[in-house]
Amino acid sequence: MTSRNETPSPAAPLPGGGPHDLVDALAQLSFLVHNTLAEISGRHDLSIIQTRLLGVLRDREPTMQQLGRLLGLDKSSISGLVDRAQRRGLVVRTASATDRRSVQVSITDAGRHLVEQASTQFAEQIESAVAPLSGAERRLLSQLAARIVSADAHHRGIDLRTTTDR
Amino acid sequence: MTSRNETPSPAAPLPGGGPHDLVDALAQLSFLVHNTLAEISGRHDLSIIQTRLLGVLRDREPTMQQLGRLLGLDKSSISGLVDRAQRRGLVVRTASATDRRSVQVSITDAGRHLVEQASTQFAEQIESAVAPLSGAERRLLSQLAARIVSADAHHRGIDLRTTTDR
DNA sequence: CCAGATTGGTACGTGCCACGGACTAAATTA
DNA sequence: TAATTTAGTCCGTGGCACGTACCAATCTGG
Repeated sequence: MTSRNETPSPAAPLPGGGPHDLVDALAQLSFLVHNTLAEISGRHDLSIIQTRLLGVLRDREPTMQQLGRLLGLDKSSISGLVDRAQRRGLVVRTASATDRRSVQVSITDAGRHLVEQASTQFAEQIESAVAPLSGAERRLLSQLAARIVSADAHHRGIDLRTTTDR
Repeated sequence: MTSRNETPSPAAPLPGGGPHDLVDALAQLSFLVHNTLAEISGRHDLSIIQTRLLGVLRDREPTMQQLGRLLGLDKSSISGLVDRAQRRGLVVRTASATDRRSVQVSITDAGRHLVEQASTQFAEQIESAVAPLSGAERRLLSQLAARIVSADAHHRGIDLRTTTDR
């Protein structure tokens, strides 16, 4: 299925050695992680978005709309995404019991198997990429990353509530 | 130009609170950075790959083939990519002086202007995302990220030389 | 020097992904 | 009950990525 992206070079967005070291390093690290995910997904003939779809469905049975919010996609994009996954037997659509307009999307055993393999391999690969760091450094990195992510989520939450009515 | 991706939720690939904290945190951080780049690119009607293309061309005038290596894409993908950028006046193709088969791709003033704006905004946004960390923590993070990236690059280099003949 | 291989690019067809708009059906509300 | 809102699909458009086929230029070995 046109697996794409194998090992793109980082292609430094900002070669300047100035105070942008951090931005550069984060950009490149982010590419590394992203490419790893793409590569692992490709091994299983999945795109990143398909992998994310299955990942989301591991512990949820959302409607199309909820799926759209979870993945940050338009509902019309979700339709096709689920179509393709369903065609491959990775997910199924079930009619909602409460709302006859709605559809509940759930993962099949095949899909679960796939995503479990993929996420295991992903974890392995990231862990090996991170192996050059000491245990203490890894813990530190984990913490720093988590703080950035959670601060960002906070921000967005506040922004959404104050700038829009949803 | 169908700007896509605005604020996808992270959609944690591995919700398990076990020893995968690091993998999770890195995955989410990577999504954050990636989405930031997508958002900034979208503001200028660029895709991530277009932005990377322009970024690469800021200090290079590669042939199509070199471009392919730099971006990790097939030459046939580069053709279309450069086509679209050229159509918008962001890059130009020039015949190579030395090899009449080759084409040299270079950025135009318009393209340079665009990518400079985008990369400035990207840096600003990343810096603001990272603001909750102290100066020392930011330096540390930068170092850790850089080490991972460079170790990975090393690996790839060695692997390529030992597993394939190029 | 020239025939055959190699290299650099393009063109075309396929498929995924993403969007917006138009549409249907069901649910909610007024 | 009529009007509106909500859930999902379908269609058209366009970017992105691939593989294949192809052409032109270059390089190689006789």
